Amino acid sequence: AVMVHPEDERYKHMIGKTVKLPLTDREIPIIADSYVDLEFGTGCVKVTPAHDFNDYAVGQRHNLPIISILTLDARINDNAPEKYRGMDRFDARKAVVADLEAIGVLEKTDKHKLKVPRGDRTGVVIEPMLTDQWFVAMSKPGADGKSITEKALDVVASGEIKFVPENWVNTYNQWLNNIQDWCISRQLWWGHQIPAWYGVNGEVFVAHSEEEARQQADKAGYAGALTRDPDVLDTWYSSALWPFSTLDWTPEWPAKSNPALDLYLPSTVLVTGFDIIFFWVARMVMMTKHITGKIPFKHVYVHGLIRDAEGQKMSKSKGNVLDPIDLIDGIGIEDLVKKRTTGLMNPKQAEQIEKRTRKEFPNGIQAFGTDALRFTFLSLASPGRDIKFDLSRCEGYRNFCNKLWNATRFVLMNIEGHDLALGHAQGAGGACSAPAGGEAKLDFGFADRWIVSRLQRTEAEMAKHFADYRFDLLARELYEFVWDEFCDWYLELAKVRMQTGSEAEARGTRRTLARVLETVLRLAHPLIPFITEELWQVVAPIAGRKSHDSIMQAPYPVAQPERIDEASEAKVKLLKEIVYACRNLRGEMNISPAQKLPLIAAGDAETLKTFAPYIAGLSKLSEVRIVGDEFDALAAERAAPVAIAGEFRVMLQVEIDIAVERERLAKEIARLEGEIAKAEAKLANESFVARAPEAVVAQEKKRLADFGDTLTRLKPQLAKLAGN
RNA sequence: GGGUGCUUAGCUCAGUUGGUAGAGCGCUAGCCUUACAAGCUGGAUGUCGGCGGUUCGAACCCGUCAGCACCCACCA
Repeated sequence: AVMVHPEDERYKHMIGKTVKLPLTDREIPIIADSYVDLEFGTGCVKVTPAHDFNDYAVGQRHNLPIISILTLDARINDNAPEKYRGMDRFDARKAVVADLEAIGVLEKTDKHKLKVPRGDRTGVVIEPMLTDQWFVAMSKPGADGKSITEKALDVVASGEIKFVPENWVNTYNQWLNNIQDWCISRQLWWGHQIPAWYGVNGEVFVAHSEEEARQQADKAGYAGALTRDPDVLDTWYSSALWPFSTLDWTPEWPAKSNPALDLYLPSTVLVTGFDIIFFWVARMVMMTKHITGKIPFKHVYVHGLIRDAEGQKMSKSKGNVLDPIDLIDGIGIEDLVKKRTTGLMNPKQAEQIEKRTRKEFPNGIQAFGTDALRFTFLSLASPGRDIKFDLSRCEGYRNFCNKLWNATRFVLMNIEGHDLALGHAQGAGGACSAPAGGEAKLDFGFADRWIVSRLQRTEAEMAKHFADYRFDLLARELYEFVWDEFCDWYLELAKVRMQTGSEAEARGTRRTLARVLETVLRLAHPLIPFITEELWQVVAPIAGRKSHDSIMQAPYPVAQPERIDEASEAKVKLLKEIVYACRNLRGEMNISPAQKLPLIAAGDAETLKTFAPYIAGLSKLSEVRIVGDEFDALAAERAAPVAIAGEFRVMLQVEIDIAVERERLAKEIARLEGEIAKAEAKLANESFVARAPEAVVAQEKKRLADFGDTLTRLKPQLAKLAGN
């Protein structure tokens, strides 16, 4: 047909008439369709439903005949005038233009830019054309009145299948709601051959086997030859069957089943990238639901894609691919360049790739190890986000693995060959069981109870993050527990206790070291499997926990809420504050870490007495002198710098630069006054007090009181210094 | 054209019912302190993309603008 716009005044009177197509004897109709662009060219366009997607749609709307003029090798077929038959499509186009000109009907030719689809491999222009293919009806209601698309939408809408993160449901729904019938036949060699046999007159028999097809043919009264369709199924069709075809599913199911099928249909989680939600996830849901009546899996965990440092998708032609093996084992720059520049589709890119690679990795890539790489990916796996791969993050997590290794060395040094009193029960709340009349075998202190308590919280948090698929938070929880709590604090506290404590105390500490570390290794094992297995093999027997051959078989730690000890946690929190205050003083005063100084401390004497060895050990002090009311006098006399932690006050006994100290105090006072002003303003605001939750107001009041408290202790200090 | 994300310290990123802005790396001062210099201790660093709104209170909720990224495209 020739098509014009229905509102086009130039051609309105011609709609419904026919025109004679030059070069053929065909008469074709003039039709009106708003698809036409009035402004473009003459405003008239020739419609060829057999060879253009848009024209095909127009043809459907207007009931146009569909005349294919191409052969499968892109030559002109017998539907065209004799002259053009057998000609290549490009030659034919030129011939048509020349012939139109020759008979005087060509007005002019214009250059026009358009997008044409090209084959991926050959770069040849693709011509749309109609062929017979097999389709799966996506929207046709089945026996239960629902189409397979509807069923796939239903199981997600009902929550039977959950996406993580949830927003991928939109992508899934969007696609299914706009789905077309699925073309499943492919003209390839590899794949499942389509189970359809054809008779010589176009009869079609779909069957499980040729024998069955034969039977069908006989029944239909066809006795001629049968030829099987040479096409194969779309790879995604075969893949869609994966959830049950891999489990030896048979049509006799559920009468005939097997343990694996019973256990894994549905499976718990499918882990995949978002680029495959349409191709695979949706189709597994459709086919599994349709054929077995069950969902294929309960959760779909959708992770991001790993991109290069600039956020570019990794690809061979860009030469920005990072091979995980190279991050694990390391690779020299020459090998890396070679790897990135061989086997390129376009060898011209080699030079640029080499240049960029040498710039980004002047010394190649160092070896980070499997665990470090794995931990890095976990840490970067925040949901709904692609990963820009950052080598320095990998380095940081490699250091974490190292830290765990070194911490284990320290623990082993202190427990190997020592008595951990493993035969003695630990008892509730960490109390020790003392034999009647004898000395306690084990004595656990507040530090032991604190780290055990923190361990329970960490286990609980990690369990939650596992359940939520928050691997980034999971990794961070472990990292912080191991580094910030266990290594930075508990190991240091343990050193002090093992040196200064009684035999029972030392035993309690060693046992805690061994047991906490052994638990940490099991806790960390799914994240960093190799290093934990290696260390566990040595630690577990000493800790009396070698229950299995491999850490893989050992039970995963489960939090015991009854071992959470708020009192010990509060104690360590206070101790940390005091230690920070001391270290801070040292730092502010520029005191060398090598120099050991006496500390003068005031506050609850009993607490300070307990803390003294720890404060001394962790702040590099020669002694801790506990004083009472004379603190102020001593401070004034020495003009020593004072720091405040809660109700406790500490000062270092050191010659100081008064001007520097005055400045330090003034700075701190100014900061506190700022905070006080902010808190006061907030509390003066009537609507804040009236409308904010009680807890928030109370918290604000406490902050104000604490700041005020500290301020009243610091101010006299400054005044005294000013007096000197 | 339709859709989905993202924008927080120099870099890579957390920040989950709105309530004192965080981590790693980098930077900086000082340390071979008997597990670890791939480490330890101290320090500096942010008008949370712009504007407007809701709220006692906004990185977070709503609107809008800007920039970036990706997906789908006969079908939206």
